[in-house]
Parts: sequence; C-alpha cells; structure tokens
Amino acid sequence: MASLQEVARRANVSIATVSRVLNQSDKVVPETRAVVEQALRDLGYRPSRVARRLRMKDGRAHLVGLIIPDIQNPFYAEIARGVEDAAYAAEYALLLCNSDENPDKERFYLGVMRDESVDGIILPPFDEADAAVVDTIQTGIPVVCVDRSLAKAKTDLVEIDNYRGAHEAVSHLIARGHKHIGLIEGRTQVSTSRERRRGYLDALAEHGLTARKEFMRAGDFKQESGRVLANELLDLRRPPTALFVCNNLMTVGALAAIHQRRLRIPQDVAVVGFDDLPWAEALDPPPTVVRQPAYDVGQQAMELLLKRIMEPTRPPVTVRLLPELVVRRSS
Amino acid sequence: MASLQEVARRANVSIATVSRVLNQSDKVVPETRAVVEQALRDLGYRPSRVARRLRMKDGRAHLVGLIIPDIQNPFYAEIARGVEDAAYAAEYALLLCNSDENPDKERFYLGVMRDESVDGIILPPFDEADAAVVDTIQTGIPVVCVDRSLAKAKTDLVEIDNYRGAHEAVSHLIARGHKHIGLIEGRTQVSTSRERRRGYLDALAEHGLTARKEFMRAGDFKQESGRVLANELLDLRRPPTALFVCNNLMTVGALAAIHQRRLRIPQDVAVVGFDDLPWAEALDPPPTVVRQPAYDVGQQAMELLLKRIMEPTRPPVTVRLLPELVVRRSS
DNA sequence: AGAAATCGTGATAACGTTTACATTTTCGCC
DNA sequence: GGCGAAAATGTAAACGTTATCACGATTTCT
Repeated sequence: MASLQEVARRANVSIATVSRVLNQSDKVVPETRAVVEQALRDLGYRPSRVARRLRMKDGRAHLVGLIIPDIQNPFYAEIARGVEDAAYAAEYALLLCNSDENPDKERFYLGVMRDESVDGIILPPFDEADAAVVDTIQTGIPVVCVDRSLAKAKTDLVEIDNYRGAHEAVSHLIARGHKHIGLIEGRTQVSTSRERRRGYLDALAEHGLTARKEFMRAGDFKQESGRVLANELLDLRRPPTALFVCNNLMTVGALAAIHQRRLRIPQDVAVVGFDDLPWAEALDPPPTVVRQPAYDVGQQAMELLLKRIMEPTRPPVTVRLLPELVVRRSS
Repeated sequence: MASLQEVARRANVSIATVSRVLNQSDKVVPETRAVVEQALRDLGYRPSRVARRLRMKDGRAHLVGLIIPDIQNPFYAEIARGVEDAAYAAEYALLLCNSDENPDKERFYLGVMRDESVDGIILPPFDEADAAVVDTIQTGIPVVCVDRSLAKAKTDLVEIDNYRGAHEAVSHLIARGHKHIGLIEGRTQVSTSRERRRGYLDALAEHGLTARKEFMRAGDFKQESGRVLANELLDLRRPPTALFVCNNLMTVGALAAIHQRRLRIPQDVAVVGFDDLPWAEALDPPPTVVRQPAYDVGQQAMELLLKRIMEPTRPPVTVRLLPELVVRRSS
C-alpha cells in the first residue's frame, strides 16, 4: 500500500533515491541508504508490480503466461508443475489459463496475456495452424511451444519424440505376437498425432504387416472418444487383438469399453497407451504405456522462455525429449 | 500495442473522447463515435489492462487469484476448473498458483497477488491459523476460502460437510460388519481433518464401538504418507479390518500398501476414501469413496468473490455443500 | 589554485489509462 | 439574434514506477 512517495517523505529524500536503493543500489551513500531502508521497513513497502510493468515494458515484469488445454489432464498438470517450479525458482509469477481444447478460449486468454504485458507465453498450440498463436507471435511477445508444434512460425519448442514412442509401443505389441493392431489417435491436425501415426505405420511396415484403414480411428483426446472408438473397433467383424491408444484420457476410455464388454486384458485385447497415468499401478490391469517426461517438458520450456526473454534475438531452438516404454500388464 | 494516444490522433479527437467511446459510451455524439470506432478498428486497439489497473485501484481489474496446494491433486484441479469456468463466464482472468502445501510458497504468491492488485483471492488456507492469509485479509483484498476455514478471520467460505461425509463413510463400514476401523487422517491443524475425525469418532460411538488411539494416524495428505501409515496400521498385532482414509492421494497410497502385502480388498481389509478419484472405475478394485462436489465448490467460490467485489461490505457467508457416499467394491 | 572529472541526489518526463473539471459547441427560446 | 442551459469535447491530474538529465558538492589532476 505504501508508495515510493510515502517512503521518500518519511526518509526525507526524493523518490528517485528510494528507487535507487531498491534497484541499482551502488550509487547511494551508506548513510542515506540506511535511512531509506529503515523507512522501507517501517512502512512495509512493497513495490507495485503493476506500476513497474507499465513503466518498463521490456521483459522484466517477472510474469509469464501458461495456457494449457485441460488442467484436469494429468499430462498437462505435470507440465504445469514443471513450468511452475522453474518459474518460482526464477521468481516469476505464472498466469495459468485453461483453454479447454477450445480455440475461442485460447484466443481470449492470449489476448488477456497480451493486455497484461506478460514477459512471455508457454503453450501447446491448438493445432499446427493455430492462428491466434501466430498472431500473438507477430506482436513480438516471446512464445515457447510445448508438446505440439506450429507449422507457420518457428518458435522455441520443447517436444517429445512422438514418432519413436509410438514406434516402440507398436513394435512391442508386434513382439508379443499381435498382427492386428488398432490405432486410436487424437485430432489429426495436431502435430503429435501425426507423428504417432507415422510411428505406428512404420512399425507395422517394418515387420511386414499391412496397415488397415478400418483399424485407424481419430478422436478428440477426450475420454469419451476413447470409449466410443474402442467400441467401434471391437465391433468389427474381425476386430484387432491389440489397441494402441494415443493419449491418456482416451486410454482410460478404451479400458472402460473393454471392461464393459467383459473382455480380458491382455488375453482378449492388449492395450498400450500414450502418456502415463498417475495411478497406473492401481489400475486394473496396470496399463503398459509410453511415458512422457512431462515435468521436464515444462521445466525446460520455462528455462527456454527465460533465455529468450534475456536475449530476444536468439534463434529458436527445439528440444526433443525421449519418451519411455513402461511395460506393465495390459500387453 | 496501439495506445489511446494514437487512436485519438488518428480520429482527430482527444484521448478522453476515445476513452468515453470505450467506456460510458452514452456521452458521445454518433458521428464522433463512428470515427473513433473506425480508428479503433484500424489500429486494432486493445486497452492495456496494466495501465487500467494502475489507474482504477478499485475492484475492476477483472483479475482474480487462485492459490491451490497441489495442482496435481485431482480434487484441487476440479476446484480450479470450477473457478476458472465461472471466471471466464464473467470475463475475469485467473492468476493460478501452486503452493505445494508449502507455507512459504503460499506467502510468496499471496504477495505477488497483492502486488499485482488482483481484485480478489480464492484459496484453501494452509491451516486454520494461516498467518499469511490473515495478513492479506488485513490489507483489504477480498478473500474467499474454499474447503478449509480460518480460525481468526471470518471470510466468505465454501466448504464441504466433512463431518457428515466421514460419519456416513464410517457408518457404512460398520453396517458391513466392521468393528475395527483404522483412520488415516491428514494434517490435524487443518479444519477439514478435524471434522472428518469427529465424524469418525461419533459414528463409532453411536454404534457402541470404542475408538482406539493406535488405530488413528495422521499424515500430510500425500500419497507416500498413505502408504506408510497403512503399513503401520497393518503391522499392528491386531490390525484393523477396515480403513477410512481421509483424502484421495493417501487412499491411493493405502491401496498400494495393501496390494503389496497381497491382501484382498475388501475381504482382508476394506477401504473407504475421502475424495473421489477420476478413474475410480478403472481401479482395482473400484474404491468406495466420499465424493466431494469440488467443481461446485470452485464455481460457488468464484461467484461469492464476484459478489464481494461488487459489494465489499456485505457480511461474509458460508456455503456448505454436501458430499455423497459412492459405494463401489472396496468395502 | 583553478579546471575537470566524479559522485550523490533531486526534479521530472514518461508508461496508458480514467475522470474531475474546464471549455467549447449546440440548440431552444424569447 | 442573442442568451443561457445543456450537451459534447478537451485538458490535465492522477495511479506508482523507472530513467534521463541537471545540478551542486566533492575529489582529482595539472
């Protein structure tokens, strides 16, 4: 509540001096400094981040934004945690928003962040053509993409080697003897979805198996679509003996569908999911998954963002992290 | 990027007029308005939330803060979702922070929010004596507590009827024939913990069962402590035949401990947990839980906060929501 | 010793808004 | 046509910072 004005009055100095004590503190004689610091303490002065931000308009607001598609998805929650910890360590505050996989919401929040003059933004773009994000980048705000990439703009990016993860998962199923493997993928406009599909197709091809169109279904990353699509696949006259499901929520949906049909996992249908699940060990059966290092994704994204804020002209880099196949009992 | 200044210049009016077009728009003649609006469009003007907030210092920043103990805990994620949806509906932006059940982090973020001049703050206090929160309330910022209450200050509060939830859960176990029921509770300085314990004790007493000290263990709400405490209880010479575990993460920990000992649920040990788990149906076995309406908690908290921002002197109210016993196969 | 450099400080102009107040324009009316 | 009130617009002061510049006072150099 106390302003520089009041502190200055109490210490009998000008506000400039108080400001100097607070910032580049070398230019102030010790006695003056002592007096000012006392006044600062007495009044319990706290600088207004708002005023500071209005004045400085560089990259020193110590505020960054994070837009995630679904806070209830553990994958994103883990990313958020990584970002948050790195931000806290650097004394940055985090403006966190939930876009609900909804482009309008995403656009709204991007606007808010611009208007709040955040120092930078971290997000997984809605899809690789995401116009709202591209517009935002035009305005010059540093943007770091996580998980998903953008076709029309190059930014700093932290991603997972989705191709490799999918390839490993499907190879694993093939090694277990499966020849008919269904694919439940996410929205195909998203870069990760296509990478995973490529991994699936290549793994099949490398083992002399032919991919069948009817075994490949695209959903929207949500639990319900996993359930529906698994049912579609299992309703086929010659259903697949294994399912590769491309994200955590859809995996849960698929498992539910299989349970409901009273099929045994993995004897009747094997399942491998992309994304680990927080309580995988307690699930029935514990699912085999491709684990993504989500926490690291968040952490590294924040570090990249900090670097870019310091050095805005640095050429964008891409960090690619490796996923890990965790074999449990569903395959 | 474009400021009022530039818009004014382009429209050949003063900045005051532009501002009027944007705000109390009645006092501007239609022709002027049209010109200004055109200029606004041409330049793609967006008001700076920062400048606006600096100037207004009322409750009109359209920014609120939410501090939650752990974003990876689905209970809080669901609260966050409720808050976020209500905020979005009212066109408020949300500053979301993660305190990690750590009072220092909580204090840090409360400071940030003060310095950002948010219109209000929603949070579950660390414990009922939480000094950082009490201090913040002193400064006059509207605060709404969720889930947990504060002893020394009365604020708007949205809470769950924890007593009733616990009472129902334990009564249910007793009805299933259990006479030796262990309690794994959270930090006892938290109001919810004590309510739940009261429910446990009263339910026992009402059925003529005596509570035993050694059956009651306090943890810290985290998964690991659920595992450790369940092991302690099961290591007793005459272990309980049922466990009432007071939050979701500790429940998962307890289930893991039981599984590791190769005990059957519910035959060897029955379990009822507080808080639902997102994929309860996929767990082995699906746990019986006391479900809290977390989304509603968040939503109502946000609505209470909005009301308080509009009318700061309104006496604080308490909203109490009812939990629901969801019987599944662990009991 | 006088000029020049250095140092500590104060005054002040931004930053982009809103708003109280002052000023101009419009318009009805005699 | 001139007067006054009402309506429309402009001016300028805040909000709390940071940063540039200027100005004395001290130190340093020749």
